[in-house]
Parts: sequence; C-alpha cells; structure tokens
Amino acid sequence: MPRDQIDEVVDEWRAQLPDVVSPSMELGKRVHRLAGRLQEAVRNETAALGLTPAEFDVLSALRRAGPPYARKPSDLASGLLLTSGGISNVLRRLQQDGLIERAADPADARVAWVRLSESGVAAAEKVVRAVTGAQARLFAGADPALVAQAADRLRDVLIALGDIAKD
Amino acid sequence: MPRDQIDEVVDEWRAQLPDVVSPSMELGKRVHRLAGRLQEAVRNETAALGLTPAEFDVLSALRRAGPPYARKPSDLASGLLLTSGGISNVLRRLQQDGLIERAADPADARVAWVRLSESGVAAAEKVVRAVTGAQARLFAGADPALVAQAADRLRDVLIALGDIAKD
DNA sequence: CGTATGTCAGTAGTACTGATATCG
DNA sequence: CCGATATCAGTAATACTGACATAC
Repeated sequence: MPRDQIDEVVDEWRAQLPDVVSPSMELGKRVHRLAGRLQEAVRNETAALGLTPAEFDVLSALRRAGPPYARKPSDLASGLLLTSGGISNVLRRLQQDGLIERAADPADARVAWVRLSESGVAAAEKVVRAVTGAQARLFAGADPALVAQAADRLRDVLIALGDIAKD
Repeated sequence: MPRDQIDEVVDEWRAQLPDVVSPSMELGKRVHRLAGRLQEAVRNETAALGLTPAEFDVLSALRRAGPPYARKPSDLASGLLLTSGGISNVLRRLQQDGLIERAADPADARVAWVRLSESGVAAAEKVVRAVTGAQARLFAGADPALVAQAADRLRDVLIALGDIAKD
C-alpha cells in the first residue's frame, strides 16, 4: 500500500497527541493539500492573463450563467462564500478593467445587476479554458476513474454538510 | 441519487461550454468548496485564540515534530507550500509573541533552527485541539465511513500527483 | 565561485468589520 | 421600523518577488 505525505503527518500526530487523530483530520489535511496544489495552478494561469483568482471566480460564475451573463452581487457572494464587502472589492476592479457592466433592476432598486461586457465574455472563456486545462494537466498522471471516484466521495461528504442542490 | 451544489455548477458548464467539463473539474470544484468550509472553521478557532491560520500551521508543524519541537525554516516552508520569504513573515510574528525561539546550528551556520518556547508548546496544543474539534463538528453529520472513504480516494489522487511518503 | 539558507523591503491581492445609504 | 442590498473606508493577514548577507 503506497502512502502519501499526509500519512506521515498523521503518524506524527498519532505518536504525539493520539486523541486528535481521526478520519476528519485526515480528510481535512488532504483537502487542504490538494486545494493548495490547485490554487497554485489557478494563480499561474490567471496571472498570465492579467487576472487574479478572485476575478476568475466572478468571471466564471457570470459566464456559466449563460446569456445575458448577469447575476446579482449577493448571489455571487453566496456562491463564492464571500461577504458583501468582499465581493464589492472584486467587482470594482472588474469594472475598472471594463470586463463587467452594471444595470439597475427595474423591480427592485436595491439590486445592481452585474453583467459581463463583450470583452468580459471573451476574457471569461479564455481564462476558464486556461484554468481547466491546467487542472487537467495537474491530474493527467491519475487514472480518470480514480479522479471520478474521489469526486463522488466528496459529493457524499458535501451533501452530509448540507451542500444540497436546490432542484 | 441526491445531488450537491457542484452538480448544479457542472450542469451549467455542460450547457454553456461542454468541452470544459471533466472529472478533473468536478474534483477541483469539490476540493475548493470543501477547503473553503474547512478554512472558515480554522479561522474561527484560531482567531478566538489570538492566532492566524498561518501561525496555526507553523505551531502545528513544530508540535508534531515532538521534543524538542524544532524544525528548520526551509523544511517548514516546503511542508506548508510556502516560499522562504513567506515563512519568514510568519516566524517573525511568532517570535514577537514569544511562542518560538531561535537557535544556531552548530554544524551549519546558515541554518536558524526554530523551536517552540514553553508557552509555544501550550499554545500549539490548545489551538490544535480547538481546530481538530471544530473540524470534527463540521463533519459530525457525515457517516465516519464515508469520511474515511473520501480521505482514502484523495490519497490515491495525491499519490498520482507525486505526493509520496519518503519512507 | 556557485549554491543554499534565511531575512527584509516592497508590493499586490484577499477578505474581513463596521458605517452608511437605500429600498421593500 | 425592520431586514435586505450594496458600497465604501479602514484594517489585517497572505504571500509573492527581488535584493541582500552569509555560509557551505
């Protein structure tokens, strides 16, 4: 049975403070490690296109909404696990770069719809393809069936945490 | 078959840009989501103890090394996926707080060993128990067998990425 | 001399809290 | 008036790059 570096870390804890060792800890550490590797790939690709990871997340969410590529700031915030203040920062930068536009909601004047500009749509597709390509290369050495199994087991866990589809 | 929120996101991409959909993307998004939930728990616990997440990572690495709770900055950096400059920042703050001390290496004067102080050992154990407890509560609603299976499948993936134990 | 280790200054991106304004 | 929406100012932590000093 091959072992990974997290196995070594868990062994150290078992020797030092055995009561903190649990499946939760093991899963947490592997998720953290893998997230770090993925984030590194995202940062490389976005930086090469003059964007930040947070801008990528927003462009991505708008592009996959489909035409007219618009969402409300509050929906973007909840989807990206950000506060309203946090999302405002990112939107300001994207507007300065001309990648998004804003439009008032005729029915609710509190809402400031965010919409991809023409260049925003192009930038979104470019960065999404770059990032998904980089992730695919990262996982290129792994059997696709293993990757799919890992994704399926994480779905089980997310559902147990209440991350349920609204359908 | 219950579905999670990532299933919804993947469906949107399948409708918009089908060629970017893959098992890699699904795994990447679930890892990212779960990492966000875990990070939130870590931030809450560390902040309550007057520490930052990065400080927690370093205290943790030193405590699980066992007596005398010492490591080299370069080893800490590689273990936490940080640059040498990044680790220096965190170490400076920990030293100001009196949680770590520094000691010269008799054999190699370039190395500045980092060691937990007495209060550092106590702080490390306190924060490690707080964080692992919070993670355990986060996963409390999930069947431990499911959590263990998810951790095992992520091990497979990490090994395929070259994250192998040195033993 | 070239490589490795570590620190430091500077910079940029992240993301919070709290205050404020507006609207339903 | 209360709750929701969004922006903004201020703040703090994150973490990089490049320059530098030192030592192997």
